[in-house]
Amino acid sequence: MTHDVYDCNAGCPVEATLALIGGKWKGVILYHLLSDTIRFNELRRLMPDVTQRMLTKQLRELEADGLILRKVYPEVPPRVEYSMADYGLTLAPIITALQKWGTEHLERVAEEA
Amino acid sequence: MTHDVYDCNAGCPVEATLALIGGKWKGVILYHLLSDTIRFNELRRLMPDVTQRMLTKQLRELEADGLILRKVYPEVPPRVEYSMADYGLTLAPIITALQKWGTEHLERVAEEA
DNA sequence: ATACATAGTATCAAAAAGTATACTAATGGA
DNA sequence: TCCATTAGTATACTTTTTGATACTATGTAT
Repeated sequence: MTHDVYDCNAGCPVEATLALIGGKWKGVILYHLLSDTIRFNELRRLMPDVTQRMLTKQLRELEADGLILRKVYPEVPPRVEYSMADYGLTLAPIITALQKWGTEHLERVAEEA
Repeated sequence: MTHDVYDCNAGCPVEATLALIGGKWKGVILYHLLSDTIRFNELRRLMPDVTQRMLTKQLRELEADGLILRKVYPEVPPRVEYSMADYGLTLAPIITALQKWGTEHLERVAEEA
């Protein structure tokens, strides 16, 4: 997590939100889960640069914050599916806006170079 | 900065945006600057828990990314005013959305306790 | 019989981030 | 005359975060 105490006054809700979605790779994870239910190793393939340890950690935090769901199937080899929780879905407009702004930003940066 | 390389594929623009606004306290800084031009020490008073070094660092990064403006007046004692750059203003809807979601989230968390 | 796949955990080391503290200049006020 | 103010910077230190690596279980495929 970027930070988890918010003892400032005004404007702090902004940080409260960022504390939930601003962790390393949480944005992409949420973005992917918005369109699908995804298994752990599928996520790894979608984000090859994220180490397993990190991915697990971020997923568990997102779950602990009630944003995503983790469903374990009692099978071997194990199957664990991640999906958006209802609460996480309330973030959809924000994730989408971040994606849109980011796309334009990356284009702008590319043009500058 | 939380992280500054985005070598994933889809969904990465989300991270690109978060890389700019997700740094420690950047959200609050932007939130405050959305409503006003603010001097350095005024910002410190608005965010007493942020160390001077950190505040300087975040402000410089925001400036380097073109989101805010830094205007130095050649006076003694020094006067430096921070304000939103045009490019930063394009983030206004996102900052506002983060603020709104965060407010509701904090209420929800408070109710749970 | 052996290897691979799944979804992790444990441990240690390394790197990054953040904190505390002291320092600067020139001016205005008590 | 002495102190406070401004907007920082420099240094050293501590804490947190991240990475790399090895390890687990068991069922299916070769």
